[in-house]
Amino acid sequence: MDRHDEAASPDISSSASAHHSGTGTLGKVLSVLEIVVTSDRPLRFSDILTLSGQPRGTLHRQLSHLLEEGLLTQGRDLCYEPGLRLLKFAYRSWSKNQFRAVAAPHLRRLHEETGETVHLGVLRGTEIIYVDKVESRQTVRMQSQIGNASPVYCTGLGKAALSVLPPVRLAETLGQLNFHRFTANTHLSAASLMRDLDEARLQGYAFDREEHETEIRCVAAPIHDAGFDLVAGISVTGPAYRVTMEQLENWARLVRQVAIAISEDIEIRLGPGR
Amino acid sequence: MDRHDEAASPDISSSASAHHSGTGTLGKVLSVLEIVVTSDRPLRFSDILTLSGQPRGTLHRQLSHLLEEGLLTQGRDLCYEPGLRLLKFAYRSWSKNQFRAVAAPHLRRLHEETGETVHLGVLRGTEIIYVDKVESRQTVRMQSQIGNASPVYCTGLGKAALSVLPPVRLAETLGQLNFHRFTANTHLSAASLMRDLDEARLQGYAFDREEHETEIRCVAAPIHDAGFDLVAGISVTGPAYRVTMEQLENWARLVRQVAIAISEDIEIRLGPGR
DNA sequence: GAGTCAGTTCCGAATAATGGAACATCAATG
DNA sequence: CATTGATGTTCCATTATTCGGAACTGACTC
Repeated sequence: MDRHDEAASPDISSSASAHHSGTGTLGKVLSVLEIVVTSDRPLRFSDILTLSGQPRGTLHRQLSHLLEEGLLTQGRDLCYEPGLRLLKFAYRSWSKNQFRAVAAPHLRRLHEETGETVHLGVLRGTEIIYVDKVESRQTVRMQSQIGNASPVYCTGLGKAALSVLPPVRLAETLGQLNFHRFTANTHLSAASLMRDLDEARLQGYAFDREEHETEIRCVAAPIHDAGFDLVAGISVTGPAYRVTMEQLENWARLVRQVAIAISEDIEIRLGPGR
Repeated sequence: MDRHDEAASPDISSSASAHHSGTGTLGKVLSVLEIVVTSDRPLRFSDILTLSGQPRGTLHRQLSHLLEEGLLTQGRDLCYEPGLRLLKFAYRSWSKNQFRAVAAPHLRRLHEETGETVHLGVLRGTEIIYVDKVESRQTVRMQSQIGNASPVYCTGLGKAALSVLPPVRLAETLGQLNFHRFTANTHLSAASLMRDLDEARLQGYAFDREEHETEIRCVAAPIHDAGFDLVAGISVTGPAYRVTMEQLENWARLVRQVAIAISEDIEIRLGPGR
């Protein structure tokens, strides 16, 4: 249903070499894991070899360790695939996520008022990670895209989140962006993106005008805690044939209010400590 | 010291100290990660210190690395919580899981015939990990328990999976079990469990007679590939007031047939190679 | 102010990761 | 059927990382 993934080659290389410092061994192993997990097609040893740029011997050991730990599995014809332990980790992470729990009732309220799909997403680096969603007509397929990551620059959630970022962090983030065209409306430069962000900052909400998927629009509002450790957003999304831009404008204030309510709830419930 | 925490937690189990060899650094870091992720309540540094048995300095570095990599986050009052990167990994893993994709249409068929919730679960160590599910009336709460892990010894899926395991692996697995009472019917010894397994092996299906949750029953059948690299199962689950044991008996053959169909599909579609 | 507990930092010693090169396996090719 | 080439695996001396005890900080208690 969703075709959110980039086509072939655009940005794989960036994540591989980015981590060459800081976390030592762990970082290197994780970047290998990430290569396998984020790839579109199954990868064989040599694919990973070239993508990761590690020496043969090293890579081989890293992969064996990942296999042994259950983070990867080796399928038919020696292809490496993500392992089940990841799923287990993820379930626990999600179900114990405090932020999600606090926001959940607000999401439901927003869904009841609008009737359209509501998302909760958190900013992580240059991506928005979907943490929860409420939708009416649960399409039978894929239970949720929870955990899916979308680029900041072409989603309402992303733009909402960016719009409240302190200038330094915003600059950093913008600097790391790799623009890629998803639709005719996708922003392709920081400059063009900035215009939307300025608008969002003024109004308190942001739109996605079919910038990520054609025929899909949304309006989103930002959420953040006092220290900007948590920067997130909520959005109402709908198909273009049913949801006009005018309709979105009408929902905008509501979305913003709910976002503010969540922010307040966070500060109260998750302790003003710190 | 005191183990003031084990009281309330059902299935923390043994995995923490098990990995002390093989994967070197990675294994140790992962067991720390697992401690945090599988814990019921938020953990502070010293909690992890005692649970992991690592020296202070070491643990501190491991945690910093996990933080830096986004696998953990540090919430209010210095508590460690699972990080968002895990969710991202999980989404990719799940959506690209070949086995799940092949089985999906069969699950839907089974759901249409029975009208009750259908699960697909895979055996991993002493746990069953839920990989997919189809249910009619999406209860508003918790989108899915995909990725959730349940003990083998008290679920239909678990018993079905165990029943087809080659003797040596079965013995190994049974040896690692830590029995814990969930309901009045929960098996509490390998011996008592074995009786169910023998029955399941003969019939080709297994029951959960309210052994994990009261008022919840299910019937399950095993799936496995030729080399027993993949051992899994499907189940039909329902509330006791609506689903009698007699009803389950009637569904048993159907469940078994669908499981066999999936097994065949696996061998065909995922290559007899290897 | 003494005492305890939680978290952080330091540094020599121990250990695990590194990566080049040799080995193995299997197809396709001459 | 031997040759080539591409792929996956193993080995081992070197090197960089991790280890872990101990010492430091700071906060809170009695």
